[in-house]
Amino acid sequence: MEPLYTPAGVELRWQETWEAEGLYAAGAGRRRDDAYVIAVPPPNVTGELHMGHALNGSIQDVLVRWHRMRGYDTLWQPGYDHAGISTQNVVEKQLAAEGLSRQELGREEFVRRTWQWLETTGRTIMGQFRRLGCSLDYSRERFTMDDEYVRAVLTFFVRLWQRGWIYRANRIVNWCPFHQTAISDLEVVHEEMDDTLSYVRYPFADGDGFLTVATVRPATILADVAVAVHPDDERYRDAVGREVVVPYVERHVPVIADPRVEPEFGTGALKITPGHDPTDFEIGRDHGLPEPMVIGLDGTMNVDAGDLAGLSQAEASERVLDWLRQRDQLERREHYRHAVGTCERCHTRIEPLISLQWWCRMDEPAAPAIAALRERRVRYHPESQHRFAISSLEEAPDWCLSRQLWWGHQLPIWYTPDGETICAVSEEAARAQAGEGVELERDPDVLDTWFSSALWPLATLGWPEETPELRRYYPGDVDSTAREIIRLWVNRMIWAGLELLDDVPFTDVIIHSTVLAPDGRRMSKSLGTGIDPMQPIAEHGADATRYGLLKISSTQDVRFSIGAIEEGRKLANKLWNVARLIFQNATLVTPAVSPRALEERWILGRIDAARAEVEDCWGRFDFATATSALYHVTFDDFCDWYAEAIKPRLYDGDKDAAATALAALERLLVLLHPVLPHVTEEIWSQLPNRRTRLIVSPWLEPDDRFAADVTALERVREAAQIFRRSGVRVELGADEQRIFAAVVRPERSAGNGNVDAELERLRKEVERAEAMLANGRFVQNAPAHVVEAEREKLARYRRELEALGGSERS
RNA sequence: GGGCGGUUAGCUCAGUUGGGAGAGCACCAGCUCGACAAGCUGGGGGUCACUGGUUCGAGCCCAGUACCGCCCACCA
Repeated sequence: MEPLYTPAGVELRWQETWEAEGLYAAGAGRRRDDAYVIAVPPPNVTGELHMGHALNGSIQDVLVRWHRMRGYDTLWQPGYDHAGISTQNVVEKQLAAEGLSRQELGREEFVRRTWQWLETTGRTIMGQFRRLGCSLDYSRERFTMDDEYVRAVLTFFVRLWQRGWIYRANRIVNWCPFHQTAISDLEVVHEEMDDTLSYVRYPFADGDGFLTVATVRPATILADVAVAVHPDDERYRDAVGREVVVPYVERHVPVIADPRVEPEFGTGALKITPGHDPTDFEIGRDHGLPEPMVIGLDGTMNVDAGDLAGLSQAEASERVLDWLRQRDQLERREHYRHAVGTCERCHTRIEPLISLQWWCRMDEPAAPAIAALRERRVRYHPESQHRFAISSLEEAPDWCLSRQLWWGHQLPIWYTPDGETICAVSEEAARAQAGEGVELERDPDVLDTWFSSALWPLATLGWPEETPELRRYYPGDVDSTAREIIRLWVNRMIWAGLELLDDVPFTDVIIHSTVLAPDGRRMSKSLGTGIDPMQPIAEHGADATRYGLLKISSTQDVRFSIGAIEEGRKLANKLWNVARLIFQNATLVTPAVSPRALEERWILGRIDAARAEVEDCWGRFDFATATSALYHVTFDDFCDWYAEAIKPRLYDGDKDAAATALAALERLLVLLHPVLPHVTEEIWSQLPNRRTRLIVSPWLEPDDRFAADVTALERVREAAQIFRRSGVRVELGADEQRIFAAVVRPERSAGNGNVDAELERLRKEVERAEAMLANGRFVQNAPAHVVEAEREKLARYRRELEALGGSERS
């Protein structure tokens, strides 16, 4: 064994071995019948591992490994999301590089190309999860475009159709002119942009005066159908009910009153353009106004824009502004910075426009999910996210399901020549419904990517078939994911599970920390602040990276810190070396828990205490505290105290000490394995009586036999502290003296020799404690255990003072 | 604009019913002995963002202020 632990080779070897031996698979190491199930949030098939994935993988792997060792039948199922827009975007870009468009290729060929691309280039993340040591059951990888999965998606759609929740409607949607599709509100990202606000005069139709309206998009004036003011706005009291003339098109439109107008903004008068603005659309519907559109699906002016047809919006805006200037109807223009909606994939400015789309109602479907959350049948962690999840469901707007894309699940909707709409799981089924010889045309749209994601926990287990997997592993236990997809994904899985199987898909949702760049900004490719997790894995090892990420995962937003990962590497190295010490001195000895000496009983008690603490933390999904506890039990207790204490006996060839040391090391390895799987398995493999791999070895059972000895050793630690600071030796029992001699080595170091400083410190402590206990209000009001603790402290300080030969007052 | 979180040592962060301010890294000093110099031991270093309040006692509870961040959002 080398003195310096080098993770790379060791980690790869174990990753391959574990998977090849089938130890990642569901059922491995199982000793009880309970199942423990986590479905990995399916990453985009086009994506690569980022820091959030790495943290989330570490969290889930700790839980899975812990449960596997506790004997559960664990299923941690991996897979990919087809990522509709995202994937189509990638392939389209590739086509563009070849001078092709998807339209030239045709739908069938485009989809074939996409599959082909996925075969060669996609699906890289699972390899990266393997490198992180994630014990996913890779043999069960699923893809949202697998045949079985597609069937599940269509079945789900038909089910919602039968419930009467799906409808088709002309509504305003977020239209991406680049992708030529509707996208949901949640796929729109707002970006700050510089813009110009134009103040435009709308003359009253009766020729008497005008209203001034502020707009950032003069081209949309052509589609104005009204001007609205706030009902309580005194300035416009007389204007309501009159008509104004829309510039350029010179159409007469009414002035209406609506509370959604913000009197403080601009002039307090809002032009109403239902075809191109979401707020205006709502106002228009409520007032029964027409909904003309002058911007087409490609973002340019359409045929209804008259002589401006075919122009870009910018050109059209200039023409409108010229028209206004000539007639002195352009009051002024001012710089204006505001947030503009853009497509999250291509960052093209979103065009709000009206189009015919398929929708799913959310009010009724969401109700059981809201109830489940209220009743805590599903719990979000932390609690603040639980409240957020409930309010998100309560406020959920109807879901726009259709996308005008080619990559995805095509809607199971067919139209007959006489206008009938048929919803069925397959063309055969649709044909059966339509009757003999009726021509059917399938709706070309595909479903929103998140529609299939909502089914992840069930469809990966074979739903809608009654598979053995579904029976055994549904409902699952935990979902761990990022904050921003609570609404997109987690809430929808809950309602889909309740709708289809009448049960929640999991009981706990972990919303993990967001890992920010070291400077506190978000990690993003565009900002150049991203850090590839494969980098610290290569440099410090997967164990160290897991440890570091878990250690910093305490708050909502954490800054990435390489220092935490380096600490993990230090820990792995320390463990490696202490194992080397024990192995070198324990040849031909088998592990046995037969502690005779105090330090042996102590370390066994300490490891058990750490086990209890760590289990408590993991049970509460507090990974940062658990990590810290593991560090201290390994470094401080096992290495710096226990190993030092037994060294002399090991060197003397004491077989009992060696046997117990091996046993204690074994127990420590078990405890550390979920966080540091590789280095622990590597050391484990060198233990003399190893029967199984550590990954499937039994977890530690509670063992309170040595609990009392944990406190007994504290006396030696106290004595060591006093000696090191002052050079004075405190009276100790025989066993304690032996440990003291081994750990402190008084013959080599005389301590700092600063008796006076130590006396001073202790006198201050005594004074403080005496003052507290002399305070009648403290003694009366403080809880009894606090007062008692104070008395004990006073007694201890007096004892230590006496041991140093000092009195309370100098 | 709304929601959530943060502000504690030079840096990154703990601090669990309110009861003597902590860890890791960095720094200084000593050890440098047959696991490990990626080691051991000790040490210096903090108005716990600010202002008020409750309390015998506040980093912790309450009210407010100021910064920072994340998420969400249809003020043209």
